[in-house]
Amino acid sequence: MLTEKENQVYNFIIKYQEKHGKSPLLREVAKGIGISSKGVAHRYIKSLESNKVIKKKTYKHRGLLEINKIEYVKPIKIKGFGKIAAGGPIEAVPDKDILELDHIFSNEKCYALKVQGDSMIEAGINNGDWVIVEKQNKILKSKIAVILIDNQDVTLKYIKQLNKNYVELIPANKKLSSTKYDVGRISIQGIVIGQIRVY
Amino acid sequence: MLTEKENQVYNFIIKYQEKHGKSPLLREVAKGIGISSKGVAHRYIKSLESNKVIKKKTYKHRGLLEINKIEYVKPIKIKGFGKIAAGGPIEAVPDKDILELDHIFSNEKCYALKVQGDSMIEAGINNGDWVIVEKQNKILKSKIAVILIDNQDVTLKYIKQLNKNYVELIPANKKLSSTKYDVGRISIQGIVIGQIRVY
DNA sequence: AACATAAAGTTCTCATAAAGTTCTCACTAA
DNA sequence: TTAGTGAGAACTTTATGAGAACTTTATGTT
Repeated sequence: MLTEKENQVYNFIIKYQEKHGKSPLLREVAKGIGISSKGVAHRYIKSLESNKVIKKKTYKHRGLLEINKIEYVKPIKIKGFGKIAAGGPIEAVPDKDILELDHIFSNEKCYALKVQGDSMIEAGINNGDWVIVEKQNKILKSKIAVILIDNQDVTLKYIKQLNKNYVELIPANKKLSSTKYDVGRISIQGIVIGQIRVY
Repeated sequence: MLTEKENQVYNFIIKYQEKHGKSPLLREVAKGIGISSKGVAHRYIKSLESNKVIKKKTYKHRGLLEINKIEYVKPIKIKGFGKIAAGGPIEAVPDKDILELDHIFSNEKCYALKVQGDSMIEAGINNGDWVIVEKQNKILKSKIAVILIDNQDVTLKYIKQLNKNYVELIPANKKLSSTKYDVGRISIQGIVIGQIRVY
């Protein structure tokens, strides 16, 4: 989290770069945020760097502050080289299917959660997997939801509205059983729209 | 269980964060619940923290109160592809866990395949999933390999070297059985290092 | 290319206001 | 009596600013 002044510095740098096509000097940054010490300006910049908001090259003059824009606009498409059969024999026919991940990675409403536990294992969500969640609070049938219980516990379950006052949380694991909750106790944080596993 | 005042403090913090995008100061919290002592506000916040409803960083100004509604799952950032997480009630352990995808998406040796069939379903790989494959041709124990059979069929299996001349391809599906192949007939295309599912 | 010099970046100490923390005392209601 | 609540003083730490002293870069001259 940035402090107010750090934010001021950050915004100044962005604007300066847009306007001049190059990065400001330290004393320009200082003046830009209404102080006189370039040492202080430098301290803010170091802080922004440790917050991974900008990058810079040590001792390099001017252009030395470089915004790390990579993380905001990288297009993510992965070409599929073909379908693979995880079953019997296969057709190694190349397919033009494209793994479209833009939505998942660029949507502001999305965040990722690391799954702990195996209540959804039969839905193919294992312990340690990452799920991509899109914020929303409606009950959608046959969607996996991220549910907050009693403002304390978060869990991943199928959710079903039983009646006006009760919902049922359904795990995808035969060893576990469904649970009924008063709607007042639960709050839907989002639904799972993607999943990533790193071996 | 929270007391009435604790609940009031909690709700104020949530609303403040939603409205201002940052956490309130202690004196703002105090004013928000109709008292004048920031010491008391602090006491409530400590209480909320011990109830695991929020978290905070000691002595840090403002943004220092951070909601922690997550226990079983953690919010994260996806390195190289922008912040996920952020905002809302799920900003718990920021930066603590990072979903590192650079390797998967930037490595020249990697490609993606779409899975057809369910021979690996017990390993959590479902029909329709994408697997990220890293090219390599060695037999690695307990790794899922992409195997080309008779220069025709590609399949996803665990692979085990039986002896000099034979390997065994082992599916992760009780309904299917392992198959033995002459090493001359198979060629390892790569191993699965990641997996993506889009709902 | 080597050198000299100015200018930019870096590091540091000192200082102060404001925010967070801890504490004691006090009141009220179950 | 005890738990919940409130006020506020005293203390600790952070956020911020100034500026001196140092290191490195940029650039012009020889």
